Amino acid sequence: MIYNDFKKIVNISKEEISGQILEQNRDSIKIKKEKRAIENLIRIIDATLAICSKKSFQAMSIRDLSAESGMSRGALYSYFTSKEELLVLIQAQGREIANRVLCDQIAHGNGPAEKLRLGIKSHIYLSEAMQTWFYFTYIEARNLPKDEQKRAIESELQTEKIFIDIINEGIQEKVFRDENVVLAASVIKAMLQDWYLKRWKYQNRKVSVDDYADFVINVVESTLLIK
Amino acid sequence: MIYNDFKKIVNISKEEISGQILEQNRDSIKIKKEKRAIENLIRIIDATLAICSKKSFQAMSIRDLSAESGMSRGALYSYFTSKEELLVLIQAQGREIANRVLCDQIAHGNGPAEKLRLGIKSHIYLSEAMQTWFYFTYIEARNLPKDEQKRAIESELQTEKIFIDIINEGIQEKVFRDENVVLAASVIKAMLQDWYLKRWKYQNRKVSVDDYADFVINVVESTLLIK
DNA sequence: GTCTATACATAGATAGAC
DNA sequence: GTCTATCTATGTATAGAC
Repeated sequence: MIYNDFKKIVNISKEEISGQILEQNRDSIKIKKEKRAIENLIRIIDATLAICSKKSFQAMSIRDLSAESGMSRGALYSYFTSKEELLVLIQAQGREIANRVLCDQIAHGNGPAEKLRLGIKSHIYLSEAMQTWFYFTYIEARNLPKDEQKRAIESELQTEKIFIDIINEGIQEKVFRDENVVLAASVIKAMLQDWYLKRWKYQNRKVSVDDYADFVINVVESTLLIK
Repeated sequence: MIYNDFKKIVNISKEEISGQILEQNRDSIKIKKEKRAIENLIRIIDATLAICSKKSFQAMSIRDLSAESGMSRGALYSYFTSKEELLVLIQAQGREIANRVLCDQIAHGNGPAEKLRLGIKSHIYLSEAMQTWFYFTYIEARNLPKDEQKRAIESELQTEKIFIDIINEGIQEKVFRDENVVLAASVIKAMLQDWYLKRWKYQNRKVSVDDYADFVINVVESTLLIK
């Protein structure tokens, strides 16, 4: 698997996202023409993510968003009923696409050792292709309303569950050491998240996606793999 | 080293903090009587950290802070000249104490292998004893003014440098494998941060400080240590 | 030193013209 | 569908009494 191939998959999926958003929010989105609606949703989301890579969602005003997206404040409110709804909408959709792509990728793996490598690599590739999205989802999760916060946590735990299952499989097949599975999955997740949370650091140091992924795989295999 | 001993060290330092804040902000803090000033600074900081464990600093209004601290809005402005200054003040002081305690602890270690274990354990203990502080410093760093943001990044890199130096020492003494040192330090930092960023998770799962620290040490030693 | 009252700015959201 | 103009709420910060 090469990063560029991966990027294409994500871009295709990215086009679907706005379609899904539209479907799932037919009640609050007032625009009738589908094509126009999707185009503008993409503009709005891109603008939001661009602004929020520099300041927080709270700090972004609707006026900011209007300037960045090139749409008027009035027009924006045809696509969501409140600023909070915009936050929820972006987050929910981001989680969905991420989860889908990740599951698809891992299904290709043969045996726990390969699945584990594939899971790590896919996640890092995915968060690279969707960096602003991942960063936004992580950092703004706490500003969600309570019920959506719950969904965000479930999603986080579900991703972790993918790794828990792979590791358990490996232990049963005697290819992995019998370590604390839950903690192992947790620290894997921590290392995966660092890639998109500390982008500035890795970029400055010219660490490539593959450098990082290979290193994480090395750490995880040193801990788990029976030689 | 036991966690409870560690907590005492931190608590002592915590008393110093407000004294330092007072000294370093003599121009903007209008209260003359030292004792009163320190007492109220502690009230203000505690209230801020308590509120900001639930919502963002931006989302916290001065009215919120007034209610939580039991001081009037007018009185609060005798301790800082703007809300942003309060943010800077808390962050700067948090960084300083954390850095000092960590350096003190590591100095006690003999040889790179022990230093590495000590560094990991101290950091996790420290972030446990000062959890709200660490969380706040991490999550609100992006809302700092540009120049303070730079200081926060420097501080982050300095902590990492501690681990880089230890690992380099270990490689030279042939007790550690010759891995990519910078990446090794980065993922160690990532695992350390997870402890205070995902507190809810570890608490729910009843993972203790020592469980976590021991596991991280296990992962790191599996990767680095030559048997 | 601390309070109450208030000025002033900015933000979210909507109404109605085009 | 999109724009401009505007209403209203909320928030920061200060002035002046106690």
